[in-house]
Amino acid sequence: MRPLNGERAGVVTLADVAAEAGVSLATASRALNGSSRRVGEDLRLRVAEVARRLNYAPNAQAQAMARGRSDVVGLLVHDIADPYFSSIAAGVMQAAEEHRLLVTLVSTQRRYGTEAEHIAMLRGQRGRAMILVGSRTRDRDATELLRQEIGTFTEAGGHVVAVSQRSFPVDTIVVENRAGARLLGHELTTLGYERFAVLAGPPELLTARDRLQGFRDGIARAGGGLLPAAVVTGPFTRDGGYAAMTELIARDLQPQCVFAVNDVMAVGAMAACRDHGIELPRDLAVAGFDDISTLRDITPGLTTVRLPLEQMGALAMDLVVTAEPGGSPRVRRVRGEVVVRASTPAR
Amino acid sequence: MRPLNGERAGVVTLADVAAEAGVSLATASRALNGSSRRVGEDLRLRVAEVARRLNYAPNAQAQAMARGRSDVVGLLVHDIADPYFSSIAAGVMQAAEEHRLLVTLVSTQRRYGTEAEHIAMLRGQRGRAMILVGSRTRDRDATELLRQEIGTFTEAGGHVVAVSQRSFPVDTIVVENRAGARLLGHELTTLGYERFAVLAGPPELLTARDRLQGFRDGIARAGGGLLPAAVVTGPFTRDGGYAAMTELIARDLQPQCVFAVNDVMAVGAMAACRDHGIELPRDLAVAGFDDISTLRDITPGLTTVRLPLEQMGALAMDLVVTAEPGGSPRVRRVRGEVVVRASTPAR
DNA sequence: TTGTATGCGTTATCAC
DNA sequence: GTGATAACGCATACAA
Repeated sequence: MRPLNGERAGVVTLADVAAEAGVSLATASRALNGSSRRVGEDLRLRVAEVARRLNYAPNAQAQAMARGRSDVVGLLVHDIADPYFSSIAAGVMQAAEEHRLLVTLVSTQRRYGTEAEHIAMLRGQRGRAMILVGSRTRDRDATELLRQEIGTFTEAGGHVVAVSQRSFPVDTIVVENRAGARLLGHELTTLGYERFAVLAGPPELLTARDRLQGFRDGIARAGGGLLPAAVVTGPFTRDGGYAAMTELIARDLQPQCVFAVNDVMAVGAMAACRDHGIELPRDLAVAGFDDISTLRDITPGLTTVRLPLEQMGALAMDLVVTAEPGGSPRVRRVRGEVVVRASTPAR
Repeated sequence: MRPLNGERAGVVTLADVAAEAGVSLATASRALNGSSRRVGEDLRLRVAEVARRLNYAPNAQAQAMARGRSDVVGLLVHDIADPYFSSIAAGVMQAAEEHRLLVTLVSTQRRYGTEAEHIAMLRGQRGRAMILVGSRTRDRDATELLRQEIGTFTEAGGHVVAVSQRSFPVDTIVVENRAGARLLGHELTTLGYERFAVLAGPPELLTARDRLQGFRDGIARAGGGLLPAAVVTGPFTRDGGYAAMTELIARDLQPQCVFAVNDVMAVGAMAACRDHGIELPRDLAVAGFDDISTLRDITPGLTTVRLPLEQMGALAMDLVVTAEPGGSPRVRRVRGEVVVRASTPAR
């Protein structure tokens, strides 16, 4: 029933398999994992049978050490419970499965300053690559630390893919936040809106900044403008959106339309409106950014800028597996598409 | 600037640090990682300084091999984009961070039959533990395969925590699906509903089955009953809920209340109702199960059975870190709490 | 307190 | 085609 060779009970190693099959370690290794050297068909079958019978699973750690390369990819997100990140992660996971790669997940829980630390942990794992998802920050020191961490990882032969801004010389999926927000601003103006406010997210996040600037551009080009004191900052979360909207309501600026720079905030903002007796979209129009899956089920339908989140995750993994040893950084641009829904009816 | 010893460029090893600091490998090891043996303060400082300067990060794989234990925990979910799983995962991640553990994520993407395979991959990683989240199935063969995989993992010293049903002799967070659904059924009956239908999820999932049975119990005890032909099965997804509801509508049974056995399905069902001109809750009451975070923002508010999802994730990780070597399996029961919202007004 | 030597499980480089 | 054996990077038992 149990392996006969009574070493540390239960841990079946390649040596166990080799012994049981009556072959050398080398042969067992070659028989199980496709080496360039071929192994006699009879032996290979015997070894495979023994391995199956003993429930042998190769020690991936040892393999990684011996081979000098691993099948683990690190994935860094800001918050795995946030649908933005979980959708991207789903894309990553699917692609990982296709390529038989394993994903080690790390979440900063929106403590942006800790990214370097988390990356260092991933670096310790000696994975073949890391995928860094989420906005970069404006913090000089933190960014420098990140650059350092990323540098030592790449110099050690690791591959890095970033999803957000191109802040480092690594493969990057650039989200065209500015352009997307510009298009949205333009569209909203076309719909007849003139008096805008913005829930702008955390000022230190480049994504938040870019979307705000893009939106400003978009409405300015169309001849509109932001109300004075109409930009409220706050965390990139549902509750952050709620709080920011509450603050905005308190300022009593009477905007016609509020742009929350991501959907999660927009959803929170809509809740704040409900709680303050503001009926959407009659009393106020709202728009977001990302098109998270949640939006399918909220009322009124939220106008937003659609990002192909799952695809972005898959694309990131694609950049990992197609990476050339000495290749220079590649950039893939992802453009957002404005989706107009009931939350911003034409005026 | 770069390490002087020109081995495989960029890969700083402990040997590099030791050489640069002019100490032995053993001393360097002891200085950096808290060994029981103490090291002279001067040396420890020197080694630490060199390590920092060279940007040394210990090779976790090598450490794991040498120590015979690893700091990696495998996490298996059915679909990381599903808010049920992403919330639990968030709890796991937070606890992981506190204990300085790394999490390797695997997603079956709801191909329930592939769990054993995925577990085998995790087993290959030689992590210290695995957390298996999500319903077990009724499939005898698949379950036997799982038992086998889990067995070899535990016999090799790995720890396993399951979140769902107690199908294996491992630490388990048992979700009291039956009791929760029973309470819900009772509550809905109390509210005056009599003619029920159920969107029952995939018949092979124990969670789906238990919730259906519990609900049946609950309404039976209160003197009610299910309509004939009022149980529609379907995938545990938003679209599954949509399809199941559409089917139910086609059957034209005129139920007063529909219980979708999880919130994700319920949300899809609500969308189907909208698309078919059924106004909620006027024309039909709807209830779900789980209390996923999405519910905060859908209208009408969905009556459901609340599960402390994040806490469950954290608890799972807690069972991992508090595991005793020879300890017998522990069981933690999680009871759902009925939350009545606008989707099921009193009749 | 510090250093030397061995082992962890596997692959790869040699011989045969 | 098959079998010894030296790495891989680190921890630790044993020596000093």
